[in-house]
Amino acid sequence: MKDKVRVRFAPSPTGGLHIGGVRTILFNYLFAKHHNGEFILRIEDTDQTRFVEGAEEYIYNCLNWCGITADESTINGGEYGPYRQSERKSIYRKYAEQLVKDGHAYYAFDTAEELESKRQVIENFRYDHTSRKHLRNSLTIPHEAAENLIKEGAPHVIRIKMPDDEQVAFTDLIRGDIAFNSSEVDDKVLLKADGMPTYHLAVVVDDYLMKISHVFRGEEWLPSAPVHILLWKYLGWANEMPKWAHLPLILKPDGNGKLSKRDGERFGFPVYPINWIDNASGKKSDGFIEAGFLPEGFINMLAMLGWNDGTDQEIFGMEELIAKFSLDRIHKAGAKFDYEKAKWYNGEWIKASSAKHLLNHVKPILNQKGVNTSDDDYLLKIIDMVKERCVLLTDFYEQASFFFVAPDKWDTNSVKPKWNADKEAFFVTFTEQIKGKEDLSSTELEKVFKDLAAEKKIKVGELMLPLRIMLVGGKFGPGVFDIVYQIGVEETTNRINNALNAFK
RNA sequence: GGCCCGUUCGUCUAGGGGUUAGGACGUUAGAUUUUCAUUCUAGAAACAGGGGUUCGAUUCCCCUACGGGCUACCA
Repeated sequence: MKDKVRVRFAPSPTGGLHIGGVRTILFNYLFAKHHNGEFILRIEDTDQTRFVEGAEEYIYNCLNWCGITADESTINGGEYGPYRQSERKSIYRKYAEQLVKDGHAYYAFDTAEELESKRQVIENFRYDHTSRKHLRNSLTIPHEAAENLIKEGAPHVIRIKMPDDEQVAFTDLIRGDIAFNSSEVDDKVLLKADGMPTYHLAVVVDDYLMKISHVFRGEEWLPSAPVHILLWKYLGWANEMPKWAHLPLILKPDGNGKLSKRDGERFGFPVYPINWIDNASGKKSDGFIEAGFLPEGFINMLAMLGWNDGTDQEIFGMEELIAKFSLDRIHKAGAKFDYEKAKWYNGEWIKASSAKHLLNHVKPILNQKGVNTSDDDYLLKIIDMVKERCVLLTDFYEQASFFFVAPDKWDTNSVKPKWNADKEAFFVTFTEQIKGKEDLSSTELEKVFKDLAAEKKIKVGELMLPLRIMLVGGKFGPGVFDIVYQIGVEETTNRINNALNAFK
């Protein structure tokens, strides 16, 4: 057992970072923090993925938004760096060669095309302990011939030599004891022809060198765990092998497989934390930020997808998650993603947040939609008035914009059927009565309104809705007289007059 | 196909040999709010099936079914 908890996650900068990845990172992070350990980020920039513009920054942005600190210095400043896979090439080569020397790996000269054509012809073809005897590799061709090929620079890969019929057993922190028969696993490529390692080699070498104590990753890695276990053994590091935990997957809402990056479009909800433009297709996917999520709501939702503290509590902040996180409360089964519940978490966080905290999130949304909110004190009051009716931050536009901008469209269908000259006259008189009385409170305004209604013998109920629609445009929003009070008597009068024309 | 992992309301889940199987989302009904939302109250809703073990199984074991993952010079 290592003396200190150290976990790491290796995001690949090509595909963006979708919620499955963020959740894995989150669990790594929570575990590390809970045990006062360290969290390392290693960038999985293989040759074909390294040049995606801005991809690393995107990952940092996502994590920082969530409250997990990550930036360029995380990658460059760590004591076990370099953390970019592309900068560690020679390290991987060295260990791969050592495995060959020790008889646990071999050079294979078959081209990708050759193997592909075999797959076409032979059903379920695998490069394994049986088929390797008939393929072009350093086990089948004479030693010197193989050496010469290497010297001549012939393209080759290094594959692990999986033993025949050996039980490879290990303990998963979430699933318990798991065993595989080595014959069932193929001879995975360790080092590719371009000199880059595959995940299998990289994860073992880096975890050893970076003194990683625990590996948390998605359940999809379970079948290749025996390769990694064997590598730890063959490299002579068995005593320092980290503990393994395979996290349950996040599934599609329709139960049809694991949630993938393209599912956002199909199901109509975000799957990325921040809007992401796919490099290959140029397709833009909205993120949780753009959908109006608070980082707290997002993290809370993600953490509950596969974990709970055993009580009925549903709302957790990051600090509390760190304090209460424990491995034995992670589930074994995958969880279908439920966007409705995700929104509910967010709504709870909006209601629980102070107006001050919400201001920084709400202001840009309003401004972006052309609503001028220069007076922060006023905005703060408005946020407090409407936050309980917002589930997403974007809801603040509909719920708050009429405090700043008069409606130019009215839900006249809700007014016109019962509209008449008496009511019109009522509103004209009402504006005259409140004229210049800017210091009236909302209850006083209400009293003026009701007294006048009584005098004119019109039911108050028949006047409230028209007033609301005049001020707001539709059937929503906080108490009408609170609105009148906030926007002021003069603005109220203007809006009534405008609407009176529209109702004719 | 092979190997591995899994299975409690529609969904996320608690529980765990004896419970009226609990909570949350969603949903339905009602109350409050002279709008909408919030809030509150109530309701419908689950242990995949079959064998064991046991006085007793949703809980432990086995089988089946179903779901998922992997089976690339991707991660």
